[in-house]
Amino acid sequence: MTHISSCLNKMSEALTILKKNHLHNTDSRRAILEIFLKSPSALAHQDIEKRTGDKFDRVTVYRTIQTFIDKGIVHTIPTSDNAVRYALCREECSEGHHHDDHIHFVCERCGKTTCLDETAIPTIRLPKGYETLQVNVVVNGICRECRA
Amino acid sequence: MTHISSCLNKMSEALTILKKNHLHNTDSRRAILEIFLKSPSALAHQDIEKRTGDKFDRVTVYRTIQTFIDKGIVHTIPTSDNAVRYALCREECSEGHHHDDHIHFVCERCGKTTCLDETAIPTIRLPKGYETLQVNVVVNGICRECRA
DNA sequence: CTTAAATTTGCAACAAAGTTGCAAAGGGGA
DNA sequence: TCCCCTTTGCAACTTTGTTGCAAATTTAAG
Repeated sequence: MTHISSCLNKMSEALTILKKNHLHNTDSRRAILEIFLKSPSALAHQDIEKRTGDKFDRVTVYRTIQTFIDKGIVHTIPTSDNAVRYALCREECSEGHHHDDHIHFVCERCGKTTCLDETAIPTIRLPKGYETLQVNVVVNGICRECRA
Repeated sequence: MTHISSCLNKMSEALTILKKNHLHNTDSRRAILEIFLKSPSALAHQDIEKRTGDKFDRVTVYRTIQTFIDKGIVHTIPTSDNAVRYALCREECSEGHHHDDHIHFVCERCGKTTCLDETAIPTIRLPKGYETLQVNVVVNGICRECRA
């Protein structure tokens, strides 16, 4: 793969995702998807608003994120601070059905939230009578970069 | 233990907790603690406001919950919906240091969040370089009551 | 019981976050 | 290109959370 073609591929990755999910190709959706694609860590709503500047209305950002969640393009990461983070889903996610079986890590020092895709969630044995649908694991600690 | 004494004990449980934590015995603190003591499931801020009615100012509720968190009387349960839940800590928690090593369960049907104190959190092996400080596990599913 | 010091509360005003309805603009297939 | 349907921006509003300050309350001491 040449440099140019890889660059073109990258340019259209957002578009590909939109197409695959039967979403209209609009400025806001492409821009916000690009932001997710470029970001190594999960983003809070506020992060996205900051990065889009005043290019789009606040309402549009809300609705775009909601659309992405509904389509299974991004997933939410629970938090204890009323500032849910969002991150891109891997291919296995489809509309209305998230397979979010990896661990999320929140660094206490730099504040970044990352998906540890390699680290699987251990099976959790609940008391009798409980049915598990989804398990969320969020680890707080110090990340690789901050410890180095 | 007679019925009466157990009843009296219950009446003063909130007071005991306040005393133990060197907090002034005020109406709002006692009332909000009672609410927690009586509730089998975790409470969102809104739940508490609803249950206190207009007995206290909104600001007082915010400050009371924050005080309880600071003292280690309640702990927060992360959520994916920007509505953090609060639940009483077990005795092992002390000021500024929570030992919150149990699993939280959120029922998709009744919406209740409960602490599964008996179910310990499995050890999670992170990739090299990451340091773990605290692990949060939230399981979504159907609770015992709703399945019955 | 009264008083004094410190904490806590309520109020008001504000800031931030999220929602809704609707008219105008834009996307994509015929 | 045209038309239908989706999406956007705007305005107005509701909800949620924060801050400063004066008044009320708690606790402890006389």
